[in-house]
Amino acid sequence: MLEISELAQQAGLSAHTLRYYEKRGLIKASNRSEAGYRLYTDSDVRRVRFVKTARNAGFSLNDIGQLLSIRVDKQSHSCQEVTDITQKKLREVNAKMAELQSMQQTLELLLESCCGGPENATHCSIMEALDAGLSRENEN
Amino acid sequence: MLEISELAQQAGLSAHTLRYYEKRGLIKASNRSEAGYRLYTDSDVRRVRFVKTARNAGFSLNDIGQLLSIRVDKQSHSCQEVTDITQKKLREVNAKMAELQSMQQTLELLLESCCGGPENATHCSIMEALDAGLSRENEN
DNA sequence: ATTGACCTTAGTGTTAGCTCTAAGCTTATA
DNA sequence: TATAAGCTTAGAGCTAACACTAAGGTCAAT
Repeated sequence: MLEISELAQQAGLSAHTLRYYEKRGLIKASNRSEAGYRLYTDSDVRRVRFVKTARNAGFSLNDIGQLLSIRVDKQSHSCQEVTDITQKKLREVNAKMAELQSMQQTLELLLESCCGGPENATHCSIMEALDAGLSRENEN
Repeated sequence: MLEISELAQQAGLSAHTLRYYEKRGLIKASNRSEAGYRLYTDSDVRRVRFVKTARNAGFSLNDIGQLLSIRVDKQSHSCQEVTDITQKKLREVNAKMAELQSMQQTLELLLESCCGGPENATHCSIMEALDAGLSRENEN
């Protein structure tokens, strides 16, 4: 039985965050001490680890809520449900990546074009490019 | 002279967003009609385009505030200031990309390992992997 | 016995960038 | 002339994932 800060330590989360997850309905301490302190069982700890791992994989807390409800009753859910959630997340990640890649490219282009020196910015090519709308690429 | 929704249309932003940018101090309409309607000059329009383009490049509204203050007095600022802001943003974008790439990899791995079929999730390898902490890779 | 570190709750604040609402003018169209 | 669409403002709400606060109880060590 771990207290909250022991679990926090072990899981790499703060006690704040664990209470927050509890408020969100993701986790809970199976027991309480006489004084009302949260006491976590091994099973609780595994559940928290699941949440942490899923967070690292990029799942939102809502996604994780779904995954957890599958987890507690695997019999009633299919692998397909799980892959659906995972694929949706992968698509989101890919979309974000594409956005960031476009930004990256733009920023690199801007940096290449500018001297970056101590002279004043009157003819700064970054400023000019932003003024010109990046020569009308990158329309959103 | 454009009214707000005309400018919004042209810039690909909503009228709401333009008012919000004004509240943030980024833009402003040089004139008002008798009824108090915002009227934007060509110069205003160029400034808005600058903001939009910088947003597309990934700059935050705070960054853009800085860039704009350079823009209105280029004499007093150096190219280096501009490249500094740009490089900082590029570093942020690169960091985010690395994070996303790690997620992407994890998610792809998860998907490869799972059948994704209609059978129940009792032995779903995605669930198992999340339980096991991704075999202790990806520690954050 | 008294620090000091920990725990409890409910509730507010933070960040970023919008997005919407209400209440009331104004302008264009039918 | 009426009705709808558009404009104004201040201010609240939204999303995500926490972080922090206050006011108080608890626990281990000195």
